[in-house]
Amino acid sequence: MKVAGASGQIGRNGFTSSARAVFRMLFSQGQATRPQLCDALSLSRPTMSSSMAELDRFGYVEKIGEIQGAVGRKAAMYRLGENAGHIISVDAGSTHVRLRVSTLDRRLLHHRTYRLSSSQRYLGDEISAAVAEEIQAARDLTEKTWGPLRAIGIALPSRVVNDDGDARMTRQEQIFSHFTPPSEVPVVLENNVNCAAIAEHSHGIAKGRQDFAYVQIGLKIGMGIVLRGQLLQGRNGAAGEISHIAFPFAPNALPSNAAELEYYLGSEALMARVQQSWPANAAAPPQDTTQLLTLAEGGSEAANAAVERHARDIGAVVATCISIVDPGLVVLGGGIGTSPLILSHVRDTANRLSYPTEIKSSTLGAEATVLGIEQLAAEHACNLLIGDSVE
Amino acid sequence: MKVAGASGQIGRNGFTSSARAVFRMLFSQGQATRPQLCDALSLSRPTMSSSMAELDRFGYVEKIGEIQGAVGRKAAMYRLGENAGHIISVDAGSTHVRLRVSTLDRRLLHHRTYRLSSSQRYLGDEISAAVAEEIQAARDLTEKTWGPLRAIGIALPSRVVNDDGDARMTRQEQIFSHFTPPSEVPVVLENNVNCAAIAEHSHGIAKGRQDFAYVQIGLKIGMGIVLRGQLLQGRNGAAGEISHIAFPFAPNALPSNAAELEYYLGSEALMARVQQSWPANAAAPPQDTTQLLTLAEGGSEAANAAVERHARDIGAVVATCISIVDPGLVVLGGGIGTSPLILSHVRDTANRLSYPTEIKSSTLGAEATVLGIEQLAAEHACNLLIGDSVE
DNA sequence: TTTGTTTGTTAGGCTACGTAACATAATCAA
DNA sequence: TTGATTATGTTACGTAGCCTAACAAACAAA
Repeated sequence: MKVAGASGQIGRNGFTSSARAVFRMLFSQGQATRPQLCDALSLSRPTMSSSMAELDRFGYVEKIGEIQGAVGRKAAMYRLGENAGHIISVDAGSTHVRLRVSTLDRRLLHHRTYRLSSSQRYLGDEISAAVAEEIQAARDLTEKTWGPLRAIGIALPSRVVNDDGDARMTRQEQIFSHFTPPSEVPVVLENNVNCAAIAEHSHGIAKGRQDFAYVQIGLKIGMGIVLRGQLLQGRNGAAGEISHIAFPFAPNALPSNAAELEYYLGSEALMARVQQSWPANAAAPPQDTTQLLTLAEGGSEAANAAVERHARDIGAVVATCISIVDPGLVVLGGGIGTSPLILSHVRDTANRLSYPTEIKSSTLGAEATVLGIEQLAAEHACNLLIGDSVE
Repeated sequence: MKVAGASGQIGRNGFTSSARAVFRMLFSQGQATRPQLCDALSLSRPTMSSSMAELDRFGYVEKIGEIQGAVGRKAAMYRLGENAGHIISVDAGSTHVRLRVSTLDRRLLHHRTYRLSSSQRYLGDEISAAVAEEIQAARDLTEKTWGPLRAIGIALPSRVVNDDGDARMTRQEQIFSHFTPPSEVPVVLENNVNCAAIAEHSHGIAKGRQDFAYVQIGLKIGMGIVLRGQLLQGRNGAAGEISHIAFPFAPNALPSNAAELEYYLGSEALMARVQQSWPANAAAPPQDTTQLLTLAEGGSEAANAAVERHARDIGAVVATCISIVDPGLVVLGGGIGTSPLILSHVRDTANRLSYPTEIKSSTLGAEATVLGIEQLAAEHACNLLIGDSVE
């Protein structure tokens, strides 16, 4: 994750630590009653009173109702208030630009999907221009109940490097070719596959898991790794960039272009191989992966063989990952990764080659990436606002 | 890391948080004056006074002298006191059992190396018996200035699994076949390669680095990964168990026995290959890796070819690791890993295949593993004693 | 209406820090 | 030697941020 633009001071901003804890709880839980917060944070009711008063003075919390228990007085329900503000999250994808405006506690205020005129293999001018336009449009219709804009998050189809890493050979700066972020708002950048992994952690099938790996199998194959609840970035932002996996028994089989593996296991190369080796006496070959999977489910032997072969290759990559980080859970995502056929073959291969590991399919769909960058941008905004980050 | 035996309560043991901070500082720094501690921990002098008094009441600190600055009154120098106690650390290796007795701040009190009668490929009875004997001997000569025994740490040539992982197929329990730990002392277990990695972090060439990978090339090849300053364990204690790395381009080349890779890149298999392919017209083939390296340095073409081939294989493994975790630094250890010849070839291969990464040789030598388990056992003891662990 | 229960506030105390001021112990310049 | 200066450590005291105890308020059930 890289943060550009306004940085602001992190840390104890005059709030008591209990007030910060309450804010953080509402940030992560969305809403809660005072007694719930007291229990969860082990705070006394008087302390809760003063914490709420503190946060309320800044408009950082608001009461949204009351809840009646079995007996006794009603409990007041709270959530983050207007002045906690909002964030804009953008998935700058290869075919779509998806945008969400949401509160820090991820309540959706506005959303929009813009389809690019053509599929972009790399981050370039068209994506940057579309992002600039969509963000401007969203900012123009800002309603005053949204409060201040706290952060802009953008998920990029590119490696994203921290300031101390090696930023050469990255296209991350391309996003700013047509998009100039407002100077007072921090911009959070992260790779799109990493964002999808984060979404699996916060909203998806990996919820509550400390460690897991996410493998996205789409146009390219990519991996996002979450360890101890945090995204693994890598020194060069290259953690999970599995293009360079190598096998010492077969050094001569190394692809000449080191990045080739990403595409070899992607949908285009797969379909090219399928079409080339499609039996002449069979029906017309499938045109895309959806058709391939339909044929396979329908019982086509050729399709099943192709799917199985592909799944085994992916299983070998997954086994390699397990061998190195042993995450305990691997989530498969992307167009092909969510297919049950693929899942079972990957599972078989990986568990045969490696240590016992749960392997599951993602259930989040196309929104995963935006949800992930939204989570990261919200966390960043929260840290700037009240500090005391979990780290 | 697995902890067996007495567990004790972690957490705030009646000490103020500043007292705990002071203890932790002396734990990590070894010794410091009051003003140094005040500066480092941002505490006032009165608070330092009361913290020291608190710790002194339990004998957890002791004054060891005074230091005179340019002008002004002398500053009192402190370190951990007798009652902080001591730990016993054991490297239960395949050829030696190395034992260190040290204070929590790693001052060496006693040490001993016992050579096993034969090289043990697996953790078994002989190692367990030797460990039992050495630990008993060390405990027998305990001097009363050592204070109480706080922990026993043992580095094992085996996978080590947490309680929630899958403990089948591990030999870790073998260590207890002839060794019964005293019931009141916690026993810390960790894999020996992971221990060596820890040692690189606390004493060696990776000091001060948050992220790095350590690759040990000896009888077997093994990897230990440190991320955000902490050892990566893996769900099954299998992080860095690179036996199952696979390459999707060559699925048929997968070894039938999945653990084979560890030995393929180890010294025995290497020497077998070298001897088999040694040119008939050349001088006698080398008998071990030391001879091989000497020949290579002396200019032998056959030796150089073998070394280079081996280093390239290792470089491919290193590149795979970099592709997945992108650690920014890889440290090579073990008998072969510290050779400059190997280093340069591994460096070339890895950096050609993967992202820019520093690759260095370990400088710690045979003591690395004991030093690592000592570090882990000391940290565990420190956590039990005063809590507030960094996590 | 009464009774018991839960929620929120008020009053008051305690603890772990801080600052201010002083006591102590050293160097340095005259 | 004798102050002047400076750094260290202690004493006195204030304060923030939590707590418990007690009470007031708001509810359901008897």
